[in-house]
Amino acid sequence: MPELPEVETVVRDLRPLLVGRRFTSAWAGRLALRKPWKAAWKKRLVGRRVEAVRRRGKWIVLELDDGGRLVIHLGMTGQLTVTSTDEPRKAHTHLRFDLDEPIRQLRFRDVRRFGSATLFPSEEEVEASFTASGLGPEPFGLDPAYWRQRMASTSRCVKAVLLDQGVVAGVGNIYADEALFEARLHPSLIASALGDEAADRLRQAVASVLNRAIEGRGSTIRDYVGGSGLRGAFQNEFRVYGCTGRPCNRCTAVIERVRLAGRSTHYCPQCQKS
DNA sequence: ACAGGATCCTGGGGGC
DNA sequence: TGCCCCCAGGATCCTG
Repeated sequence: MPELPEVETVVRDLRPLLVGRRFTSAWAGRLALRKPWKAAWKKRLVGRRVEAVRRRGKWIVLELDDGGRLVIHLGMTGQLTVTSTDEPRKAHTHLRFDLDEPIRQLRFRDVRRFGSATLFPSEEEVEASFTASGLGPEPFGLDPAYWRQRMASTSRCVKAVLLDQGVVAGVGNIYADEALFEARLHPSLIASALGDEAADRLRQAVASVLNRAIEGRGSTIRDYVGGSGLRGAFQNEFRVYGCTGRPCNRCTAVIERVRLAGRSTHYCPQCQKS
């Protein structure tokens, strides 16, 4: 689902709706998400006030006034929204938190249940968890030397490297393909074979594509909605993702699709030389 | 150590 | 209409 631009959009939408609000009740459904919801978390959440909402990679972090952190991942089909309390409950809603004035509800809905919501007792524990999982740096303002070094030191194809959250946090299948198109690099190129110039181009393309996608409020293929339920618009700007069989709008060659790193990969055979 | 594949889920769409 | 197969914005565990 949601990659960095979608998660960033959710965070920006939720911030004004959540910061300063207090949880007055918490409800969790029975079906397990990727990480099970612990019953004890309800008690610790009720009465807490949200002090900040932020993003790290594809993770959403709600900072609570007791130092606790509610950390949410949207998986493939997750939706985190603030709605009015009397809004009809949609199927596959797994978490609901009532908010104080104005009276509203924070809801987490996830059809495929690849998402997760975890309550950490402190900021330190969140950081330790991110570190333990090897979460890499944010894609904006990346150190060029770091990036070149990561490219030079792996035998994987560039597509696989872009999807590795340990190399750079937040890129997923859509924006990996779009960034490779922008950098005019074939997705199956071996990363260590990139020269410095190509590596720099890719680093800049990643940031550029992600920033433009944020401006478009992310991409809605099917399930994704922002924090207030609105769809994204960047799917209309795709140059290669989901464009298989259509002419490249740069050179008119037909966009192709292959499977790489276990994921569908779209590219222009003319613009992106192997 | 590292790279690639399988796995967790549900639902939509295409072909027959 | 129904069935079967493939596909999907991701992360993690297992294998070779």
